[in-house]
Amino acid sequence: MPEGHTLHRLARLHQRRYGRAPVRVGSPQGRFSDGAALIDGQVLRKADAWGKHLFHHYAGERVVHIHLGLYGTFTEFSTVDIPDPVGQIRMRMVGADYGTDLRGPTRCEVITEAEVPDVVAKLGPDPLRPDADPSRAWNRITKSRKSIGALLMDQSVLAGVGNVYRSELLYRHHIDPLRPGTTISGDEFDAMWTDLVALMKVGVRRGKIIVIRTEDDHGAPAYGPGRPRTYVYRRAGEACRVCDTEVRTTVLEGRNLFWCPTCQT
DNA sequence: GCTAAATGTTGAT
DNA sequence: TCAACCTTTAGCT
Repeated sequence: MPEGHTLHRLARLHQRRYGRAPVRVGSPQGRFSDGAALIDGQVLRKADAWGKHLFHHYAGERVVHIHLGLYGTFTEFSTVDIPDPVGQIRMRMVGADYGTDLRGPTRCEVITEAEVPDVVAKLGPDPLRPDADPSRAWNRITKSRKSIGALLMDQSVLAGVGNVYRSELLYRHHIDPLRPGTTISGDEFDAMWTDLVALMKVGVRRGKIIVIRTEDDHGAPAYGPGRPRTYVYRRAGEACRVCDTEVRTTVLEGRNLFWCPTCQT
């Protein structure tokens, strides 16, 4: 579910479903009642994402700021048959033809347009945004002695990369996750950024993380029905798809990292 | 049917 | 460093 591609996909969907029209907003669970009251019935001007943050811009300078966290989800329903609220629904939006329920977010709050830049200021460049400036990420990485595996997860370095893209990107570029940022060359970074932009666009389009795409990708089998989508993520102890070495795992920055010690040196 | 872990972040200790 | 958030799913029985 939620790495950056998920949020961009949701922004695109919400824009299409609810954009430029009044939306009914409520909080069946109650924890977002005050916020919902501020925007209920207003026009949603635009839905937008930056990294893992989602913004619903309403008329009247109000913005709903959402972060899904680890298990936040949106589920959609048709307004032909509006379901009774089930479980803990933080926010329910109802438009003309579709509605959606938000459950389990880390953050769901109403802020002002003027506060949006404060949120974005804490985030590095987002590979999915056309205006992204990769040199901001490069400047952080090349000056840091922290490992590249840790830096990729830092949202102030790169916005939108999560635990799956981290492991998979490093695998695709034959980079040992424990190498310090200072040892990453400009060419290596440029190649990773370019790849990340392409991989995350696939993620938005397909709604899932697919990093094995063609047969010439490291000799692994091409993606297709029933074919694997990743090289190393959650494959600890299994054979590397390319060299047969056992995939290893360790905890880095509080999350499980996966890599092939032979392919990534 | 039950348990553990999960694509993430925040705030307390 | 760890609990909390509170849902879904994978893997077992």
